[in-house]
Amino acid sequence: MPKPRRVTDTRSGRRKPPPRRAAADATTAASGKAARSRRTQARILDAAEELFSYHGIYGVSIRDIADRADVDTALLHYHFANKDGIYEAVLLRRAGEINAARMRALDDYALACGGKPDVEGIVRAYLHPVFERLRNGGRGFNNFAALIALANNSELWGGGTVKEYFDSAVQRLIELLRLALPKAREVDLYWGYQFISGALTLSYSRNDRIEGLSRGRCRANDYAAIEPRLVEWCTAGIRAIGARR
Amino acid sequence: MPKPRRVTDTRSGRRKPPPRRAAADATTAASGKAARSRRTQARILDAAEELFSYHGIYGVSIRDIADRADVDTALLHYHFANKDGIYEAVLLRRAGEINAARMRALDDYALACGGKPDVEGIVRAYLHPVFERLRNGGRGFNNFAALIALANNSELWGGGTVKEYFDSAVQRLIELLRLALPKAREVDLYWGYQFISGALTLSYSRNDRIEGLSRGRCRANDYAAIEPRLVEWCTAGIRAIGARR
DNA sequence: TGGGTTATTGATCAAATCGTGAATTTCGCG
DNA sequence: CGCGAAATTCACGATTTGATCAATAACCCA
Repeated sequence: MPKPRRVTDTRSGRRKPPPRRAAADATTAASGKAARSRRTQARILDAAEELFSYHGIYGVSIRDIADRADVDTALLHYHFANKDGIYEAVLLRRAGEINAARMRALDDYALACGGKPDVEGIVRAYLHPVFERLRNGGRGFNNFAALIALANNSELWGGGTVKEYFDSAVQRLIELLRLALPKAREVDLYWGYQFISGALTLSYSRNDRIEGLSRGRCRANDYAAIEPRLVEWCTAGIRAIGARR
Repeated sequence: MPKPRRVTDTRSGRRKPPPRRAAADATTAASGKAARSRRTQARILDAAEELFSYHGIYGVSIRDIADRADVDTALLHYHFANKDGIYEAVLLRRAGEINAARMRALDDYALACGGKPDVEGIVRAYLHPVFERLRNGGRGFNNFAALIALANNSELWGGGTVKEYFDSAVQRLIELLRLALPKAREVDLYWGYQFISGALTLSYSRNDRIEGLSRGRCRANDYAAIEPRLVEWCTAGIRAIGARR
């Protein structure tokens, strides 16, 4: 049985602290030692991200990651101390960015609507950043999303602390919903968010089931089909649930 | 990296085929060798179910299960051949029952409504069996549900074949929705089911996040609060999505 | 009561896994 | 060039893991 996983623990026992500067141009083909190092770190994280998203943390060995990134296993320890460190780095690499994008989208909408937000606009603003990245963010983002889906449906899976990276945008979402539905009860809005989260999460998880169920009529990662429907779905749901007495 | 997992594979290389008769009175305190054997098998499956639901398959070792069930590891191999066999048995033990209960509930409603089903009644019938068991099915069912939530958000996790155990009730659900919403498009109903599934799944997964987000106002496993809200949510969502043109 | 079958344990193996420390390469820079 | 530091590889040890096989305990029935 694995030790309980506390992501965002202070990086425990790494001997030589590597630079870990902000990975600004990790993808650019800049030369130089630091740039090269950052590129290999990114390659390692890409490999880990993909493998974790398919098999979960405990289903992937450090060797698996090293093989796929085409480096020695010791290098993973050098850069990330241990497996938990890799997992943590995988999550942190993208968590902040997506949350910030959501914040921006919500703030933009809050401004654009002139103080009178409506449910559909809020939901759309909240959901769009993810779908945009699912479509155009490259395979890396899709792997990340699938990993989040996994983590989201189980505690102790990088659960606890990492999810808090998404909390601020959620609170902003609910704040706007309060404005749009002043009569709605607090708890109902939170439950509403829970349902949004569930449906959204399943949408980008690794789950083909709908393809078989619909006999091929729906394709699991047809995000162009999912996004508008999910917006309508959540809008109607929130309005209904917000009208509870 | 684990071998790809095909649950419901023919039980591969067990040497001595144990009886495996229908575990009718597994919980009863019946005496006799067979009954005792069935009880220990149940103890093993209970332990595996709980551990798997927290840590996932690869996060639990055969030893962990044996320790918790208070038997020798060799006994697990004797009864279930290997780890995959245990995982398979854990899922199969309850999958059929819950699907059957859903079928019954849907059929009952189909009769009761006199050929004129409405969305809310259908959704309620589909959802109720799970919530009833979540509340009164004992801790075992809750563990099972959390495990399903894990499996549902990742393929290769006992994904493929086991999920098909739930398919017939889903098809029946959609069939009834077609009656209730004759103008709705086929694909929209399937996407609707996908959203239902996502929200429901998250509801019984191991995910406390809503407690922190709502600052304690919502409790993650307050199924009495969740069920009616989820029914309203899904009803409104399906109606909205079914009205697409 | 005792022999035969089933259930269960004890001891152990080979492979895989995480992690470490020393060696080696790569690079920046004087 | 050549020195020093960072990045990367190599070789290896301790532990865990899934699995097997023989030995024992529990039970049933003749």
